[in-house]
Amino acid sequence: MPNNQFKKGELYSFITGKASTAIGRRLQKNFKQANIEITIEQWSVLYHLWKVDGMSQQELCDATFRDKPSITRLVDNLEKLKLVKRNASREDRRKNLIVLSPEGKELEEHCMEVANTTLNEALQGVTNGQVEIAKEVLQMVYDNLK
Amino acid sequence: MPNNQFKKGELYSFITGKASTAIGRRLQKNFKQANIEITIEQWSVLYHLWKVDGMSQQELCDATFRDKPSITRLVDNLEKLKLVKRNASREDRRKNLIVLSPEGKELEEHCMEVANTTLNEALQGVTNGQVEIAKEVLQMVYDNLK
DNA sequence: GGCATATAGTTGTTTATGCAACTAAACAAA
DNA sequence: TTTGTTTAGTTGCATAAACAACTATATGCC
Repeated sequence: MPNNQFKKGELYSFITGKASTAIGRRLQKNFKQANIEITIEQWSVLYHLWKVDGMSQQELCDATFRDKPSITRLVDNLEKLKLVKRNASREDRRKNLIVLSPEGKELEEHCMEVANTTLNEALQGVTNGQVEIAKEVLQMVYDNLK
Repeated sequence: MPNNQFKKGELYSFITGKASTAIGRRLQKNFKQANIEITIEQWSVLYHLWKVDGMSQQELCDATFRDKPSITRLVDNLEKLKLVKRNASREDRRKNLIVLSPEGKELEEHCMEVANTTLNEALQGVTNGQVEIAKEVLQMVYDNLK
């Protein structure tokens, strides 16, 4: 039975995530304008390290909703940029603990400022009540599919 | 002034589009299970051609929110799969009109069934009223940033 | 007609994703 | 201790995105 909550064009927009694509592009653009030379994917890893430094790659997978090869390569690139370092774990030699360099730590304040600005741009004219419901729906969608 | 509608973790989810990523992955998985051997990006192009066959690449850019190189390569791959064909336009020799092959046309029904099923999976337990508001918010976000 | 500019599309480079196959270390059971 | 299984991470390959530089055609203006 076809779902008729969505007209054809809307179905497309919803499935392809037009809005979140737009937010990502704007964030990337805002980083560039602020002379922050990282990608939003790299930002998404740093974001979690700023909260808890020294996470393992597997923990970063879970936090960022990315698979292991993606994190391997994001960490590769962040290491090239000297923003993080892989430290072998003492307790479990299979694990790499990813720790921020001083340069990586320094980025936090500026990046989070830009992220908040971007979110404010995105949510112009949207009421708190609407945002709450949208967040709920998106969370339910995620829970339904995970 | 920082936006305090979002707690930290929520900000991350919203910006990175956790929900729409999950929908995309599920759609891809459902295509695979249905033995439909295309990517969701290829689907997004076919989707618009099923509505209006013979669009130019530029029109596909606008419809799919992708840039020109992306469409060039998606059309390349769709041509390799023999699902579409580039026809030079008579009126404007700069333009390629992208037309569906019989195989491309055949895919429509099955693909749209799978897309609708996927959307139903995603929206389990979400009321029509909530969906309406979420759609509005996402549209406003898109309009704010485009 | 001739020149500047805009539009349509392609190509090259870097970064990232998804999937499968792989290595190495840890753990569990006999 | 050895054997099998799970977990952590890496590598290879195909597809895709973002950006810049490019070619070719069309158009507007003098």
